Amino acid sequence: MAYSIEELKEYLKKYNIKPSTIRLKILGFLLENRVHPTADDIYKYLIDSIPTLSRTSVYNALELFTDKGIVKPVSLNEKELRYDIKTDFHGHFKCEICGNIYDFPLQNQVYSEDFLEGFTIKDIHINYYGICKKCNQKIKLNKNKEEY
Amino acid sequence: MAYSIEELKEYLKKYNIKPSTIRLKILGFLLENRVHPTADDIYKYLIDSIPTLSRTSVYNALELFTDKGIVKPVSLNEKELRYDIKTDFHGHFKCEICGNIYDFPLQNQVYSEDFLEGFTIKDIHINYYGICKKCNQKIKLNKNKEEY
DNA sequence: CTAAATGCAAACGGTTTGCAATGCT
DNA sequence: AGCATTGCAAACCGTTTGCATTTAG
Repeated sequence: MAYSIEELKEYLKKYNIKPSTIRLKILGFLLENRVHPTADDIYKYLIDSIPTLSRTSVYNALELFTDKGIVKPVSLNEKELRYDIKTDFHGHFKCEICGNIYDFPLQNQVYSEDFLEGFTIKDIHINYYGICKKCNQKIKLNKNKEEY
Repeated sequence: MAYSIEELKEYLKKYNIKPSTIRLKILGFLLENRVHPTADDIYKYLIDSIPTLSRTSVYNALELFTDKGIVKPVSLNEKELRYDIKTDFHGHFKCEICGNIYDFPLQNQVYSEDFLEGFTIKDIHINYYGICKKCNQKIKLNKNKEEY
């Protein structure tokens, strides 16, 4: 869960990115907290440890990470983009109540290829929306309370 | 392909929406041109026939349509939202070259339900990104030209 | 006459840009 | 010194908001 500076440097090196304090901290945050943060989430998290940090630098780093393929922007019908560290093919579930975003596994299968014959598929985003397990349980509990 | 005013009025009525000139024209546009337009696309299309039209009214109508369930906003990693008239469950393919958005059929099957046990799924967005057939063919043609 | 619908202008908020300041080798 | 990185302030742009005006029943 916790990554050493050396590991983070090594990680960036693999993607041909020069390490800098900001980049290492953003990468560390992304790796250790798989929360699909917005640029602002990252900014707010880092501002304590880098008081001079600017939002621009966060955007710069995220753009670089995106270009180099470390990170993937996802838009979940919100106005802000979120950033997902690249891992296995997976889907996203966004809870409309708590706002949490859950990853869930996907077999590497496409829905129907027939129509897309001749198309080059470079990326697939599978986004589910609804109510997560936890929030469903809370709803159930409140209903029970009301009954007494 | 072409809808009469009466048909459009009937359509709105089903969704409990009072017909107004703007709403009827937007609905007509959405039904007759399945291009997943942005609010601005719609505004630009209508401004000729309604010179006093404001963007606000387009947003108002789209918000109403969304609330009533006529239309579904989709965000395809762009800054603007697009609006999709609700039809069968289908996926979207966005071409990175021409920018066109293609619908493609999906069997109504979910990837892996196991993880999402206890979750309430209200909506599923399947977005593919890449190069469409037409653009692929153009690329091929250009390559052939270069060879001579 | 009343309520709904429309439109204008300003505000909002996430992101981008231009450029100056700073840091690194 | 020279180049990359960072940071500030302003611009940008899609969208929202407040409110005044117009329209429709």
